[in-house]
Amino acid sequence: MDTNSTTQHTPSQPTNLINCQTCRMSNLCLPLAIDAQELYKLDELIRHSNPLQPRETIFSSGTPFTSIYAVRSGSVKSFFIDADNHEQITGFYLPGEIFGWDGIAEDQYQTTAIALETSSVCEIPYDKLEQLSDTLPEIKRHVMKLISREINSDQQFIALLAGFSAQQKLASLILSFSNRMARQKRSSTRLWLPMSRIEISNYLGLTIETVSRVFGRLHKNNILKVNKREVEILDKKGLESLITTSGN
Amino acid sequence: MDTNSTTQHTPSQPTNLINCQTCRMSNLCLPLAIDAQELYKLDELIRHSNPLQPRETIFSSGTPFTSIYAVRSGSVKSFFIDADNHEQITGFYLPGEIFGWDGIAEDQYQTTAIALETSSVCEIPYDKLEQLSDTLPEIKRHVMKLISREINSDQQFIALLAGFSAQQKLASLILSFSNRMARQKRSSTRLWLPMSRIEISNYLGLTIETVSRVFGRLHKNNILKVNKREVEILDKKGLESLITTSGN
DNA sequence: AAATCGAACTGATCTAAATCAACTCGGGGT
DNA sequence: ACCCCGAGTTGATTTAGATCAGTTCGATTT
Repeated sequence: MDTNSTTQHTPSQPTNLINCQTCRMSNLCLPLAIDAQELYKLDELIRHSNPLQPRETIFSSGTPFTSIYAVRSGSVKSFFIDADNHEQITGFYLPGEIFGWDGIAEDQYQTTAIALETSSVCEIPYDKLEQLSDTLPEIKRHVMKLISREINSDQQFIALLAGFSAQQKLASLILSFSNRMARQKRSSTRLWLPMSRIEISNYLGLTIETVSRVFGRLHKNNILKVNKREVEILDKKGLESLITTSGN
Repeated sequence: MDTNSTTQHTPSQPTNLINCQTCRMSNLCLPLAIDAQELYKLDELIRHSNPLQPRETIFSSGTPFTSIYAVRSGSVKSFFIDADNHEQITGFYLPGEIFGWDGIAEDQYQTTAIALETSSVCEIPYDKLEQLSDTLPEIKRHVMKLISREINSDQQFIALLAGFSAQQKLASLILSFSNRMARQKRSSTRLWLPMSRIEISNYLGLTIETVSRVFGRLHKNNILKVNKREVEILDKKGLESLITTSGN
């Protein structure tokens, strides 16, 4: 499109200023597995999109599967719409996290993914990724680990939904966000939740009123400082203890 | 071990009478993707175990990941034990179904898997499967689809746990079993549940009393005929309608 | 055949969370 | 500056499912 910095490996797409080499998230994301001199191969196949508007759709349930996606900035939710038109959120994704694996099985996405806020995502065409993984076994292994990790986190979440109280569910969500913020080298105590109370309650299998009341209680008990979507963790130990002990 | 049928491809392990070529489940399982003349390659790497006793462990949480497993006969449950020693079942597996993917991410199993009844499983060493998938792209693609399918069913289950009533959960479980029996070409209306009420209630995030009462109600309404672990579906349409409509 | 034991069922009561109903707060838009 | 509107909170009441407390049934032991 224009004169760009000198690359000896001419990219096959319009060059842009964004690439894996400089991405702050590359230590969490797919590039993790690859040494620097091969990273350009991955970089060439990834499409770094323009910023997405809040609520903008990344892919829709039922459409042909083409790519997996990594969150570059912002946040994403994925959800089903079931028979009686009820939405069920199945995951929230933060920078460095990868989503879209659900499309592989049936060659079409089973969920819809939308940006929760102004966000950018990297699109990784799956056929290209498959080809690349033929020549780079490290990539292949890393892809398998990422997908297995998705299974693990889904199963952890199943355990949460099946066995935990409202308070335990909410405490787990906050701690999960906190840990994931830490991985991004962002504050793990002062959080800004990208999703509404409706979305939190839907995800956790609760109502907005219950979510609001539990937040209220945690605030009153000086575990959290809660103001709408701003959450500050005041007592991390206390928060953690709520989850393990059948805690009052 | 003994003189066996003539194979031109001498297997590298003690031959046994069980193999993928003759397995009734091969149309559901890994062999699905492979044409007959290459099936022996897969067959060579699979270890067809001796029958497992009820409650026998297949792998334990925390032990090194070596293999994925396919159920050949019987049934298997997988579960976490969380911090406060509470068991949470994450899946039941029937013949033709594959489990153990959770081990890939951390190179050790995150769940424990045990046989629910006298069962046999096929052990598929993962490193061998990786090698084989290098030469047989069909295998590689099929493995990806199987693992993606596990994600899909976990996410469907998340939706079930988060949004559905006790009756809807139980109806879904019964229909899921029914459908999976049908895939095995077994009766989809007369079911024998391999798990106890405790295990059902744990899986669905309910209590045994609730499970028992809902079974009782479905029996009274002539939807099911329930006698302990024997369940007969009398009104499949009715059962299905309980799930979609916010049904009475 | 009596005693034991575990799985499942059923009844009575309780409670965590849902539901129903206001109310507050903080932007936009005109 | 006023009105709206959507997000979030808070209170009162209801309810689905949990908890507590037996009872039944069938298989196993003695």
